[in-house]
Amino acid sequence: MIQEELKKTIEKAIGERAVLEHPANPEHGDYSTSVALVLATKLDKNPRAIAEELVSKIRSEKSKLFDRVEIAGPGFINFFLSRECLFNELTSILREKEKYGRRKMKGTVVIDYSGPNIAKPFGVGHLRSTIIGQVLYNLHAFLGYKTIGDNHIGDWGTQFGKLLYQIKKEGLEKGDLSIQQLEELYVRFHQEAEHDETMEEGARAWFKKLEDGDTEARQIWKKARDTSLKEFEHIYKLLEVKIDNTLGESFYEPILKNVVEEVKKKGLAKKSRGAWIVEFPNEELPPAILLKSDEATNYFTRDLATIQYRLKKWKPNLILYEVGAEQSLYLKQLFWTAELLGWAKRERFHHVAHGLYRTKEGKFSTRKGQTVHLEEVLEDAINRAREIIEQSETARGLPTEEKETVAKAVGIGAVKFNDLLQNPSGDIVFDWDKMLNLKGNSAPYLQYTYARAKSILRKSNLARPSYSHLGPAKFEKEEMDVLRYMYRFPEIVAEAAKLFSPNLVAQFAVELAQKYNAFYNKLPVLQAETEEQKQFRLTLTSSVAQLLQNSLHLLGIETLERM
RNA sequence: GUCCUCGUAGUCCAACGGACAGGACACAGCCCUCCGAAGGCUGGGGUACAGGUUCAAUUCCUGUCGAGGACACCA
Repeated sequence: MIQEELKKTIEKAIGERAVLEHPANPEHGDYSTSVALVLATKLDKNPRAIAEELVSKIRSEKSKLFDRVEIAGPGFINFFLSRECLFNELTSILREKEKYGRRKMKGTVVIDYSGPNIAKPFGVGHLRSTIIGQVLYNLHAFLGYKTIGDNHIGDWGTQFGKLLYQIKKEGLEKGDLSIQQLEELYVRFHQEAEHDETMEEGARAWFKKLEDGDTEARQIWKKARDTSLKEFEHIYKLLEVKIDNTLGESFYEPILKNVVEEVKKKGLAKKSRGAWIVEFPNEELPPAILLKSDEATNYFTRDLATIQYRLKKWKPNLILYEVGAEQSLYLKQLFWTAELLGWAKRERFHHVAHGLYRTKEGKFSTRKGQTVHLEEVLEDAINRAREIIEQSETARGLPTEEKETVAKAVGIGAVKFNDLLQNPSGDIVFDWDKMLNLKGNSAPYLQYTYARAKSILRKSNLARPSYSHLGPAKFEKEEMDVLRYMYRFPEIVAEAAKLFSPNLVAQFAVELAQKYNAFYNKLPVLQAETEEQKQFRLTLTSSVAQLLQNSLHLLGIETLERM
């Protein structure tokens, strides 16, 4: 990574820690450091004078990375990467291809994501966790971590009590229930429970029966679970998401008792209002319920068991929970408890909190039946892509089968990208037009840029671009803009993983595409004036295509050779 | 009530404490005798408010106002 090399070189020269960043204005160089400003304050000296001093030290290092160092503004030191350095990076991209930007980080990361609840259709609400989680997975794997994905399915708990209660009430225990029917039952339960306070208790009683092994309850539960899992498979296939493990909550049922015993034995459990709770003496955290007053478990019990299992099985350095922000407090309690139990420092857990898809009025509520079904969204996206294909000059002529492939990649890509472009932490207003946007800051924009680049490469008859020379004597501005951006990919990827921010990668891809499109529009490649220029532009085109592909691949979005 | 997020152009989003706050949508104008116009170029407009820390604040701290969320037997 250029950034690291440069940083080492500078720090060696000046004997100080220096932070490097990319100036917003390209006239300020490729990297910049404000170390002189910081030192000036510390030493109470003139920042420009310090900068002069540092620059002369840096120049004596004679690094090949940069060929110009300048002092600008109040005392920034700006570095301009050398043509050699930029070109070397270009060749690295073409040589390493899909591996460009990889690292060999040590450690194991478990990522808990997606986690839909059975007996409910997959709503847009679970979309965020699924795709953000998948990208976090991709990023960590790419950087060399041993990465384990775990789909913590919500297949246990009082919600099934509710379902069982309603099924019994309506006398539906014999038949096969579809996912839609299951959802309707759940909605009806909540509607009716508003007027009937005994229902909640009835639901708890049914869950208790389920947990105690009641045969009928188990049978109904199992059927509902199978139906749901089949439905999830369908969605994951559409989204092209594969999660290593699907260990639902019910998986931990056998060890729940031991976990509860351990918590009690370590003196952390306390009886309160009939329930067993865990208190947090050192924190301003409210207590968490370990066992309900009817001795049935709840999600806290099961999440503790999950932690115990994961620590033992995978010995992870980090467990990431890609879960909605509304669970922040709860997860804090959970992590604290794991630490109080002596299982692991709470720093080994991290909650990647995402905001919700919301309507303009507020939050979607499954209970009120306002769920937007993800499948409908995806279908709609694909349909919309199909319409655009029919209007497109190029895609219109594709064979029917390929059109379908394109429609799917474009539609699904658009939905995913709409989410991934944004920082996970904020809410996303659910807006069909924006979500299915096929232009601007979007996946189709990137896919289109990629397809055009590939088209040029196909026409060039150049199986392998030559990159043995440093290109033409003088680069055009548009060429430089691309060249001076591509090398950042490795640091962007590392940063995105570190900050759990897929949007950095998405943002990178958009900017790269924008720069390439400007280049594409202004400068001919195949009809370049000189052969040398043509070779260089092909090399550039090839590298951009490679990086777009790498970025989209990390984001879980398909690239297309033609569209 | 307590705690946690968050307030950036008409709308949706960016910006490790750094140099004139970026992009997309929408709007107006321009560019296909030339590699794919799902593209490019040009234009107008923005940091909720008040203090503080700092050489430097959209970013950190305090307060006000506004939005959302969480706070015991749902997950």
